[in-house]
Amino acid sequence: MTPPPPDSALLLAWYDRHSRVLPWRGTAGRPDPYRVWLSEVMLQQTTVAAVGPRYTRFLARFPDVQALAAAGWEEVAEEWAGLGYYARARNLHAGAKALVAQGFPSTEAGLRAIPGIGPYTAAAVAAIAFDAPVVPADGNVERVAARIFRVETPLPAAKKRLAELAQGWMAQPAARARPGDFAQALFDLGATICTPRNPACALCPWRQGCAAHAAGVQAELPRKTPKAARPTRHGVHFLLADPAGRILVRRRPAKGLLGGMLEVPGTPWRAAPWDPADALAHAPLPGLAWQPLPGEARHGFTHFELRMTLLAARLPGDAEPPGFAWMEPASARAAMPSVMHRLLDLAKSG
DNA sequence: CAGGCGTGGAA
DNA sequence: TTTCCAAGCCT
Repeated sequence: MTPPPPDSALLLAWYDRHSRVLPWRGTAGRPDPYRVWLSEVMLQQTTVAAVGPRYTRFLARFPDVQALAAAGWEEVAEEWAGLGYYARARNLHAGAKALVAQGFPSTEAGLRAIPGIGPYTAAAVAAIAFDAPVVPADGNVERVAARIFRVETPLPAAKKRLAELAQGWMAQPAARARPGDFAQALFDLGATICTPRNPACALCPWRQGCAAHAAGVQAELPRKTPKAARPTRHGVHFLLADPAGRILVRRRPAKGLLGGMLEVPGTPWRAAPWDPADALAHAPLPGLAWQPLPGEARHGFTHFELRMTLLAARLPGDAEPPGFAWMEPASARAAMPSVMHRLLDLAKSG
């Protein structure tokens, strides 16, 4: 037996009773496109729990797109520090300048031209902020579609097919009447009912139309092609304090890993462990009495595992080497990505 | 297409 | 402790 097609009205009725209360969901009326855009970018590969307080804080500092466009990169970087995927912050800043110059596009195609807005975010902003009849296909929607239609092809190969199947729901009048709510209903369904592990099918408004549930294979879908193991890399970092207790910091190159963010100076991160003499060649100043601190800081990146050790020294004078800056430890920490917190914590305990 | 690109919480 | 993964994008 082929299950009947899932009814968008059933999902919307469920959403009207069970929608999550989230900071970026207004109470009534059409949401502010800037806020929708900001929330969607922050939520890229980032949990709702992590985004919540950061979204509110970001909005307090940059209340509208003009404020964000007028800000300097250092402010934006400080505000984004700890959220990860820092290209998002660089694109958001560049995008704000473009939006102030040209206005806020209301179509998928127009949004797609803004840096950092890909197929998903363009569809999400178009649907939520402008009620465009599109179904944004994020991880939640892909999972729901894979189960409803029992798609056995593994991700990411199945992405295109799953997006097409999800878009098919927009043919129903109930979905078409409320595209933004329909998209968010799918997110909530995926996040609270149709979860990756142990889906709560008994509570699902779409259970009757779910091919995976009918076959009892919901927990196995969507299939995913396995990822490669993460290699280990090693680094040695240099914590230098001046007589006032400030620490020496450096801004990383604008692109690439942690691009544009502040760091504690160090060696490159490489596969082979460093021996002390080689590492010392990368010290910010020559001829200092570096003291190794006990312990090792570890941090997991998406594609490698990092192990760092820390050398500490105190500078007698007040020289500032070119390309570096002195900062109060608390200010430096607040503006640094989490991987640098691990190093600073090493100094605290040592 | 595959890989680079962060982080913290859950199992 | 390790693995997985969360409203992806860019090259």
